[in-house]
Amino acid sequence: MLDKTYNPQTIEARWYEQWEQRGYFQPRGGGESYSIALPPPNVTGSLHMGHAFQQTLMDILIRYRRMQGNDTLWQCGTDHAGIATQMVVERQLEGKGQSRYDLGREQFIRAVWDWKAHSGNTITRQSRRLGASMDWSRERFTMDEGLSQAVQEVFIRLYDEGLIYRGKRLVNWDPVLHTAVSDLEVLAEEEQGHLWHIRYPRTAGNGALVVATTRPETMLGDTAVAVHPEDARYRDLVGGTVELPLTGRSIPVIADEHVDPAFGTGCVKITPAHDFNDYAMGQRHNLPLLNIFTIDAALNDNAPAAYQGLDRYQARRRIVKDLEALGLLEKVEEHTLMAPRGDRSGAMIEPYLTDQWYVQVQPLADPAIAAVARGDIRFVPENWSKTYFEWMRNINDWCISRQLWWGHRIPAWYDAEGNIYVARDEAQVRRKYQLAQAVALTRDPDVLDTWFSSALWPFSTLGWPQQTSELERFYPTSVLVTGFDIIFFWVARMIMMGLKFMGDVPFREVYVTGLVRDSQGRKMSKSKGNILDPLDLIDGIEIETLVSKQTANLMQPQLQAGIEQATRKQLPQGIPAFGTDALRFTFAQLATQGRDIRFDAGRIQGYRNFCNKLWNAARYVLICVAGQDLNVGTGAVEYGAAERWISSRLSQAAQQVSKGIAGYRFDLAAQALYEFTWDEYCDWYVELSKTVLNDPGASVARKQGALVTLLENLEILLRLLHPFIPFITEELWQKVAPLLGRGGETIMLQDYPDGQEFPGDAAAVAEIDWLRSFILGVRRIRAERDIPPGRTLAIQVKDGNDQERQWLQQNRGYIGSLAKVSSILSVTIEPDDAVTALAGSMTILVPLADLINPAVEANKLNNQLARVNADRERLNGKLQNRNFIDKAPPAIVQKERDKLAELDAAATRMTEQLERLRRLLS
RNA sequence: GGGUGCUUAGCUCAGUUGGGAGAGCGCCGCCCUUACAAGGCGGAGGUCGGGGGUUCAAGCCCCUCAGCACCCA
Repeated sequence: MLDKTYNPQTIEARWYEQWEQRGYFQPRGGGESYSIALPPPNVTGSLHMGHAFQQTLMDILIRYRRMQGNDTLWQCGTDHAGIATQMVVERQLEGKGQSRYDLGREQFIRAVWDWKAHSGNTITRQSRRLGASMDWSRERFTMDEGLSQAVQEVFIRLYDEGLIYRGKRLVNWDPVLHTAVSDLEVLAEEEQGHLWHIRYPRTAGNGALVVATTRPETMLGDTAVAVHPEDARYRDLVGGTVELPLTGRSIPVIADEHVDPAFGTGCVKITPAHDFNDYAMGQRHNLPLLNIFTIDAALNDNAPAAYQGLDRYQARRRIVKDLEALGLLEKVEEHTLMAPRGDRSGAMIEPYLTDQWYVQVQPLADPAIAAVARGDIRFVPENWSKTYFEWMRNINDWCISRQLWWGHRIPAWYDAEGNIYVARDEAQVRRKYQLAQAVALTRDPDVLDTWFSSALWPFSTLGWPQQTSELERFYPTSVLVTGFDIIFFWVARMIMMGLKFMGDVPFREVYVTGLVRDSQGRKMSKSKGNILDPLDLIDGIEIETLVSKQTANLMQPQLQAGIEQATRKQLPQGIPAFGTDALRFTFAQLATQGRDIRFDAGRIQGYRNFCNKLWNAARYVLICVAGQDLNVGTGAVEYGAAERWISSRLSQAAQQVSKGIAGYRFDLAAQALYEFTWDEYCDWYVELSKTVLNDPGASVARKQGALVTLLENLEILLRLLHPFIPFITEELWQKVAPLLGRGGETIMLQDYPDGQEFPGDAAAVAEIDWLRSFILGVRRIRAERDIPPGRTLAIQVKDGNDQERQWLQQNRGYIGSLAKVSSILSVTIEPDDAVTALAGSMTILVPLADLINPAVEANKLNNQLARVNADRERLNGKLQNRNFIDKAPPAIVQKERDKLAELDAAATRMTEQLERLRRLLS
């Protein structure tokens, strides 16, 4: 027999390994194909709430389709994450007092592979704990041999077509990592800084122009000062020159419409080599580019000797001091600026002039825009397509080279003259370009942006450039599930590459999930100390362990005390072990359309309780059938209205679930399952069945009917729930299904209920709905009058139509046990001392001579009557409005008429009752 | 500056051709009724951000104002 309390730990431990070992996660070969490519998490990563959330949703889709009989593939793997991984390994070396240069390139790369072998599978282990049914036998890594071939192939083909080129341009330079990064890897953060106003003396005549800058050190690279052409203050100066302090250089004053005359003094210093706007201005005016920084963002030999070698911030202090000494510093203001920082290193990004490789994006973007516009790819929710279009229409060329060691090395070679040759390897270069052996070639040292290989993921994982059967079967994938934060990084680029190299979109639909935030809507981050680890929600964590985890390895140790305090306040007991199923169900419930998701640890408890409820319902059913000979399919079975009702409702719930999943409304699907399980199956049908099963007078066939209904509904319900809560459903199904002769190795591969298991039965639904309102009426009277639950009641009924009288006859047993009613007397005259309720048009009367206070009753009744009268007035007004009668659909008008009639009858009854109470009072 | 959303019960949120304001949690009362106290039964609580318009009818459609959030520059 099942334990009394649901214990996720023991259940969840036993199933996953079996599923995986028996190969249930692999495609089975038959049926329509359905595939999802997992967004490959960084190999350095561990499973955070966002991963857990998205993987849960993907797993629901995959398990659902698998049960429906689709040939299902969930392609998984990890990303080599160039910068992140290189940093992890470099930090390890640092611990040993070494740098990557000590090892050399080859050795270092070997060290990275070593690291991956030992530590690179954290996240895949965690995905398994989540129950994710990915096909691990097909796991890929973006640096795998096959995927690397795909990367090479794409690079070479794009280069040969002229879509990849090498260029010298201003890029985002990370002076800590010594590499270029793409626009997307730069985060603009608001920071408090200063605005320095500096005098540039006029070369001819007296006076000076005052320029305002947030970066005084870059003045050493200035090659002009710009003003707006319409700016009357400076019109005369345009074409002249000013003296650039500290340098002994003179620079021109130019006019350009892009200068904002209202900002600062209206004069802008122009540093074409170290600012993107200035670069563009420099291009327009043919200004020289003067690079004053080294790759570390220290001042180079182009700076005056006094500043050479200084770091940019040291230089800033020196320059400000020197300007002040010269009397050239007009003033300094507080200023809030948007500071560009590298998303990996956190370093201030420096616009820097370098040679880099670029993808010319427009020719790839145009078909990608068209594909979405045509509907070949559908965004869910639909409005994300707007964001996509907006970005794609303003897209810039993509800088794809990185000055790192870990990654796909660019297949390009140079000769002594700097000519470029692109092919798979050096031998092929010589063949392709017919180069003699005597020509010395050196390979480009750079590697490709990690996202370059990620962009190929949907087809490189399936074997491309080989034409494999997997490609044939599973490309395009069915849906991409991802957060909007990587629409630009990844989604758009996959679409471009898929169309270019496969001639078809990489996925039919993109389901964009919200981002998981904390209970107050803040982003989860280490420095806020508000990170919830999904594994902690599953396994539980002691408060002390949690505190030390939140405060370990902080970048800013001064935050420690605050984080500790907040953690202890938020989760004073730590986190109990809720189990995977509860976490998954919570995610499903939270998956509303498009908006950010606030994860409140309190909420998961409710869904753990839900699992417990399901557990106990199964326990009840198993207790009931224990030792019974069910004769499923052979013995005489009689189904009452209650049986037909619950079965009918189950089918409706199944339809709602399928509808929900089809529309990616996991919240609605989960809601339908929750309500059916708890509010209908447990709260009503299980209770109703007890009446029959405990009734010595009930026929064997009736009892069989109840038992079979309990079992069948439960068994179907478990299958319905399985994609959401796979562990508990497998555990219970193994015990329940065999009783119906429906055993099997696993619930995972059973048919998913399609909502046609039972016929809809409107008559049974009407009857049981009425029965429920009857029982609720008695219960309400009982609760309102504080009648002890143990006390049985003798009640009376009055009025009601023929149908209701028949229902009453048929359901006396249920009313007796569920409303604790000992007798029901039909009367035509209402007693004065009765409290009443309504079930349809039937009045329920509970005579309570010794319990009621007529004055209190009259008061309550008066309030009710007032409410009813207010409604009647409103309805009357509506029905007397000719416009409403004429223009509203007849069905609506009739509905309002019926409602009014009902209210009129209720008002009449209440008035009569008030009369009787008044008689009692006088 | 450009773009996209959001504002419904104390909290978190549903509410999909415009026609009865809902759920979970929290709160209040009663109850250890042999599946479940991680439970049962009952209850209170909302001028659907403000204003205007369209309509017989608006939480839902249109306009406008206010507040909040995010993305891009």
